Amino acid sequence: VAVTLSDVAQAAGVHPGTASRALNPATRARVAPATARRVLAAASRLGYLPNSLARGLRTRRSYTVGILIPDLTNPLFPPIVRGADEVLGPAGYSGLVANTDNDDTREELLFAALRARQADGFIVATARREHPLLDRMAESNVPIVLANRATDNHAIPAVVPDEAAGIRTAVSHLVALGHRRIAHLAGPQGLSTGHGRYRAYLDAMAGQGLWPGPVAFADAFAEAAGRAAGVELLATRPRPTAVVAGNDLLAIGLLDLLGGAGLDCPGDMSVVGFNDHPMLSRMATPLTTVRIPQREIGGEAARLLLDLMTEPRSAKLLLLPTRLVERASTGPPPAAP
Amino acid sequence: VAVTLSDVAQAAGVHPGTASRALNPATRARVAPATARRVLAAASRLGYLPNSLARGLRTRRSYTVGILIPDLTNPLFPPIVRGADEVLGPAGYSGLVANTDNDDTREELLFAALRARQADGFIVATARREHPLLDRMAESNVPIVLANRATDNHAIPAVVPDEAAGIRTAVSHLVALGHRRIAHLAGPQGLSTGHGRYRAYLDAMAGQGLWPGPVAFADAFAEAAGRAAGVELLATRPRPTAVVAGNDLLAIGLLDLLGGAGLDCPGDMSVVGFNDHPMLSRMATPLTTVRIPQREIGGEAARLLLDLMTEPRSAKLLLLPTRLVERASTGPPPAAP
DNA sequence: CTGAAAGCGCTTACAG
DNA sequence: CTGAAAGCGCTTACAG
Repeated sequence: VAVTLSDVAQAAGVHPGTASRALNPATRARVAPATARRVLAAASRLGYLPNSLARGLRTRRSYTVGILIPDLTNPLFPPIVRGADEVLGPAGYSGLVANTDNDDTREELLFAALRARQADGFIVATARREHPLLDRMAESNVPIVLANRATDNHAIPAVVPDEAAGIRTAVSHLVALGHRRIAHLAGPQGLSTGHGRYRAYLDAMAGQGLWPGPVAFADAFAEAAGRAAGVELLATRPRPTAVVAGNDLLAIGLLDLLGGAGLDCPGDMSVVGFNDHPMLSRMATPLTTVRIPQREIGGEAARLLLDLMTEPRSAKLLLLPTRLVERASTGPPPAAP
Repeated sequence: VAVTLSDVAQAAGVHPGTASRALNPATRARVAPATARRVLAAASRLGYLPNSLARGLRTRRSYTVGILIPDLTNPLFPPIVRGADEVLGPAGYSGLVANTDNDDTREELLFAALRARQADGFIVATARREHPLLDRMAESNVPIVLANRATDNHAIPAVVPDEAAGIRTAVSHLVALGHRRIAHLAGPQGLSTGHGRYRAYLDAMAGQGLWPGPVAFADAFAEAAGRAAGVELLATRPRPTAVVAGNDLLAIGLLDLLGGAGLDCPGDMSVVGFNDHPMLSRMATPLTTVRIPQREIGGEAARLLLDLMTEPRSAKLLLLPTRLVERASTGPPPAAP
């Protein structure tokens, strides 16, 4: 039913090999201009679409890239996926997205399925700081680039937000507003994002000549975890006047807590998030946050991967700039009692 | 470098054909149990992964499904994609997502690319009521199922929310609160969602024995379009006491307008949205809305497509139930002046 | 510049 | 129950 290369060759009165050379821009020069024209004409007349399965089998390239993310439904990831797609597409590649749901077994299965599909490389946004599966993959020389999160050993190239700079601007902003007792609502320490922001908080406080305030550790980047860990922060005396949260969902959980305790944000406590989750500006208390360039993270990861697939190079870490977005959840600290 | 079927066959001491039959559950019965065991053992020992390009070339099935959406970054679509993935995955299929950005040329290109990749079928969430490209595709016998939006001619099977029922519950809710002058902020009439909800609004008002209120038409499902069209509604005298919006973004645009005009929601005007966009419950005015089962839409579309690919059947329309989510943007109408 | 041929890794009638 | 062979639709050395 579908028209094949042979059909085109026949229509143009040439051998399939010649038709193949004429159709491929890279080899077109090796064929007589007039012949090439005839082949191209026949191809477009017949509506020829090269069968990429056959091509891939022959060339050992599927022009497919596996994209592993925890969950497409988490708004952090779609822009990363689109960013990747925007550079993969024009290069002739398609991204095949797989959701791991943070499940190791599932991740392993999805990896295998993607390898069976002959994926030429992988963009992985599911990395933990220690990630045996990824280490194994990297050792087996499959091209991989990490997005948004890195591993500790830096054996795999990664494109991540500049957590340190982001947290630094958040802390500076709070200090400029007059805050001194600044706490941290930290994310999961098994992730480079959670841990990196925690380290960055410590550094930023030191850089300001301040003692770090209380730190509470949430066990997930989620609202419920933010509430659970947030209670510790609210119980501390003297109470911190500001909190830098590991991400927006943690900050939102904390905001819930403040509401429940009859505390005002930012009147009693300022809160800053991280990532710039959609719709933040529409919240009851619009959240000040650190925006990360999600699309660029995906795009740069794809670019790096494309590089990697043509000529293997050593791992590198790409830090992308962040930007403080000031909204209504930060203000001057309450007057001393 | 990769281990092939021949490697497995050799390791098991059988012919590749036999190894193939042993490995495929559907043909396994045709091989001696002991032989099958030996082949399976060899395969798992060698870490054999069948090359799906080769298999696809031979069987003329890529086990790939193209998923066309306007934009992954619009939170309406990720749950649909995941829902589809959850039924495609276990069936051995992968979904290849393509973003059209509502651009016809781009859509045509993406379709062609997906066909070149030998996609076995398509799930399409980009349908307009009149959609020549889709009509052509359908005529060429490619299995297609529409998700969330349908075409007018019903020539292609579709899985969509039950707009009529959804709008009916929204109108009933407002009537129960005491509203009579209920307006509609309609979405684009070129889409089944925009048009269907408009028709449903008219029907629901009639069903309540009410004259339809003013209707304003937005030219996109976006906040700015909601603001633009919303001004007409606010200018109407007597002013409507409630507005049913074509979707949440239009409702949010209208909310902006109310704020700007010093009007209170729901004190001066009640507003209800459609879809149940994420984070609505956290808004300054938590929006009452009609929730659609996004995941199920994707899942059912995938199921329908799987059916369609095994045995062609006639087009059908699947309506999925919606549910009113009452929040703070609806209340009793203001006392008559 | 072009043709003839081999081969990528599978599956599947066809024999036996 | 198993083997031998053909063939899916391409690409690419190899001749000429």
